[in-house]
Amino acid sequence: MDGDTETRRLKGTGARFAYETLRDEILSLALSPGQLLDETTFAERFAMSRSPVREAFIRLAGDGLVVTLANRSTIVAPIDVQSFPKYVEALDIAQRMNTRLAAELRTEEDLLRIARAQAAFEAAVKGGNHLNMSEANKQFHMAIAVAGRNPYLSGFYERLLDQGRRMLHLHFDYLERTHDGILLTEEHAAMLDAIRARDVERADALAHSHTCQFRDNFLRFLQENHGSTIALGGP
Amino acid sequence: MDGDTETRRLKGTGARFAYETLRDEILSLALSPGQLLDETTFAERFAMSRSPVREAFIRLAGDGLVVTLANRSTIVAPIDVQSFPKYVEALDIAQRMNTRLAAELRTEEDLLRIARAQAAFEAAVKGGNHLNMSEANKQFHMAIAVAGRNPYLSGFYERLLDQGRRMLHLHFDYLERTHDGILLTEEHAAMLDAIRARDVERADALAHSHTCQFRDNFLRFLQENHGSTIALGGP
DNA sequence: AGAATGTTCCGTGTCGACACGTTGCAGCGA
DNA sequence: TCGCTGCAACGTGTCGACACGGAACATTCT
Repeated sequence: MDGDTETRRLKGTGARFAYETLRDEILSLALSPGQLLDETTFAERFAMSRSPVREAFIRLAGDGLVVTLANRSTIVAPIDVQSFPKYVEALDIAQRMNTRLAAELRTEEDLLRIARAQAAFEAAVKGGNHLNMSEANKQFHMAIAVAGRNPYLSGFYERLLDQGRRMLHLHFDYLERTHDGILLTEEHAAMLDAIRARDVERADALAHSHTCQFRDNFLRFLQENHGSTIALGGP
Repeated sequence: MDGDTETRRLKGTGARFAYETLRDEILSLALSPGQLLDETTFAERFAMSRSPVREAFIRLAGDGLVVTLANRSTIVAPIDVQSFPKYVEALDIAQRMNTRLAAELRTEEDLLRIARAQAAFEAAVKGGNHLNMSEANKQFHMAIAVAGRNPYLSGFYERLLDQGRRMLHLHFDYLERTHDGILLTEEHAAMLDAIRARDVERADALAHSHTCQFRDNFLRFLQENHGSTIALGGP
């Protein structure tokens, strides 16, 4: 407890706070793709100086979540529908590779962690909060990636999963109207089974079909919403 | 030519200059792994304030080239020999995937660009400057990756290639004593041939053996220098 | 002598201020 | 009316300064 209305932030937490907050808001589409972000505004909003906000922007740019226009301003990275096939192509590779490795190298402890992440995901689905759901989904897949024991591949995978969270949020409503989330949890359970059984080929196939599932859902969503122009931040 | 002893930098170039300079020095091992980098020192060296230096550090941390110890200082990222197999595993996948895609999707213009990059690499080898050589080698592989038309995969590949440049520099002398660089250029030429012929499987195989070549050379180098403890920045 | 404690120094994290570049608008000329 | 030029406002890039936190050192106690 302290005198200020707002909790006084300890040294070194300002930039982290700005980074994580902005990151969450970008991934959940609270900040829409293409939106202008100016340092001064967010500095005021976070009640801090421009320095930590600026640091957050730089790190987000490194993550590919914002784009910095030199000497002008930075914008939330647009979601380029054109390059969606390329994204899926990369995600498929990353997902399959990490899941294969997990099936091969997983320990009992890994299985426990993955199962816990799966349970957390199911709980998040029941909870209905979209940000929690996409976060839990990412954590499930990252638990698998960690079991794959390759930090380079899991880092790449994590980057793609984060990008994917924005697309997930874009059609969460659609998903809930059509399927009811059960599908995802079932596929997750099947993947965990294959990893537990050390069945590399089955894990690979499941990872692949999981990607296809995501792709098809997203494309169906896009087709249905054809005409109703969604703001994706394109030029 | 201008009045000042040092060229006056235009606005917005300070951070870029610091970033690129530091990056080059890290990749060429002029800054050794584990070395302490303090903002003040480099600010003085570059004749600028701490802000642009700080920005460069943040971006380098995003690239995985430096590690920031909270509230203390940042160090050049150590080269972890332990994780070398994992690195090679990831590099192999990235290299094969990008080269496969290039063989499938390359245009005539891509072939020209790759050939030019190959010529530049040969010139750099003749020149003998290590930094130029590793840079040209990376550019050759990136020219292939660009032909693969997947920015996500080529971005991942680029990151790995940059990491690899440090290891290349570590055993450049060894390479020049044993082989004489000809090997690399021959393998590059073979890869270009396979890509030109749209022979996906041959391109894949060449990419794989190219990775193995690198791995074996580096491991042989490590064995020979066993005992003479090389500073890798480990704890 | 060894360990715990207080102190000093150093570097980062953050701040407010200034200057340059960019952009949009207004005024001028054709 | 349309295009060019000058002006003003806005936001970033950079700067110098201050405060907090950690680390090494000196000091004191057992």
